Amino acid sequence: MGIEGKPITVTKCGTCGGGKDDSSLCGLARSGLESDRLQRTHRSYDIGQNIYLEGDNCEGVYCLKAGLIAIRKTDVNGNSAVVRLVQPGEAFGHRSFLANERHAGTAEVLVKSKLCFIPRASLEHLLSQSPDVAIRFTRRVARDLREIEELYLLTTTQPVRKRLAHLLLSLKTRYSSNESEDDEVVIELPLSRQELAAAIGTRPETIARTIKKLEEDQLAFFKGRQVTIPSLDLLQEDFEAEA
Amino acid sequence: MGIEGKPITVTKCGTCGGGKDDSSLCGLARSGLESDRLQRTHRSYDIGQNIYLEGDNCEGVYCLKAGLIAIRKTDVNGNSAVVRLVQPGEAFGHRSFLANERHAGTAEVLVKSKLCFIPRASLEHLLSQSPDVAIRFTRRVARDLREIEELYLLTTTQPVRKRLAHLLLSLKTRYSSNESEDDEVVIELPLSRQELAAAIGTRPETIARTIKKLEEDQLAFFKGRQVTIPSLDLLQEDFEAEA
DNA sequence: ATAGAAAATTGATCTATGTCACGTAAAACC
DNA sequence: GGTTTTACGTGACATAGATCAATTTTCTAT
Repeated sequence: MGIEGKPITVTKCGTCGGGKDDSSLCGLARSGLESDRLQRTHRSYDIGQNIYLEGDNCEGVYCLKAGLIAIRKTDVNGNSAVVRLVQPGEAFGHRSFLANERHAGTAEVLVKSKLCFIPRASLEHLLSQSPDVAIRFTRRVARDLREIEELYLLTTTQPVRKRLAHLLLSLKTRYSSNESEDDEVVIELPLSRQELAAAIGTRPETIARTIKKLEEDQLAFFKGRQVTIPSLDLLQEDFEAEA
Repeated sequence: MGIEGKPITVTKCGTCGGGKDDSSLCGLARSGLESDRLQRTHRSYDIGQNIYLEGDNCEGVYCLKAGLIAIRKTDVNGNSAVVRLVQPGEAFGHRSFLANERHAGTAEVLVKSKLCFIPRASLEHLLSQSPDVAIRFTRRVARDLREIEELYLLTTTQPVRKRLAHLLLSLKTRYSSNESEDDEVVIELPLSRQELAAAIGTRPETIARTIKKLEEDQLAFFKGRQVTIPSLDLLQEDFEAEA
């Protein structure tokens, strides 16, 4: 499955980059006074490492600074599904922390990542002190819940083509480079074809074929990990199309 | 879709039946002193009514006393999926309340139901007063999140037959009547075939055929809504079987 | 640079499930 | 109680996607 990850650098976290919205752990925890008391360590992980495994005790909560993480769930027969992609600025591991349960999925590093880690004791302390931070955490999970309900609906009702289009559109924001005068966009995919397949609940072969169809329809062109989308509008339109 | 539901009886809630675990709202809110301050009203709803609709403002949180509720999400094209079945003792509507969002799904009454309702202001007050109740609510959503992740995995990786077996096994606890000396069980299904189909993300025709296969394999026998399972172990085994 | 391993693509099937159509049974309604 | 819906079952068929096997391409590591 992969190698158990280990921290490469351990330094004190000065200011955490991200915005102040509740997707970011730092946004969640930021609250003037408290943020000093919070123990935080920065860590780096390489591709293929696992930050934690399904079934592990939850030692704390993570916030992704850079890179890309997949949360994957596996059943007894070895079937698995990527339940969530964690993009920079987002927290992960907080579900288990809040539920007071073991981790329900494995956190896999898809792209060399930097993250900060807050040990559970420290965060527990913070939450007990500042109710408003606790409320923000609660909101975070409640929104996570809505998001996966949406993913569930998408996956059970839409064909692979639409799900792939949807994924591309969701990666666009963070991974698109040059957006020229028309709405052409070039995305540098942070995922392999295998990971693409896992992320939308299908097989690599099907991804290859679906890519070919998208190219035939001039909606997107794939060269390795570089995806050129001639018109975001057209792709969006295709995604939204009836039936 | 159905008729907007309206309360039939409105009385003060004395003691709420359920256990004290966190699945029950009353379990969640129960905390000696506070439970008196809590405004609660009992209501009854008939089959086909909707307790709230997707997009409605969240006016409060519900706890199901008796009956069965389905939470259904619908997309712009009218595709829908039942995201959760709410069984007696469980809370619903709390996600929207905690996220401070509009309802993300419609609550449909599948079986004549009794429930109690706590208006949001009253619950907000309670939560601000007693942090431990707030923590229990947070745990509740965090667990809901794990549960739907599990459903997502099940649905994306397992065929209809297994998903149906799984649903039967999960209904067993509450709806089985006589369990004889061997482990034969008779379940009185609280769902129609259509609802069965929606609950596991398939079509009524497929349900009919899957039922026939289960009967051929002597795993379960369906007469209307009455399901006879000769051996729970065999059904469980079939559900867990490789590939 | 070269060899070996892993990933991606492609073609050829196979199959589960969706769709459509029709008949029957059950339930709702007057 | 009879009529009109609505649900259910079943057959025939269509198809998206899985699976299997064979190449080819791309990475990795020496």
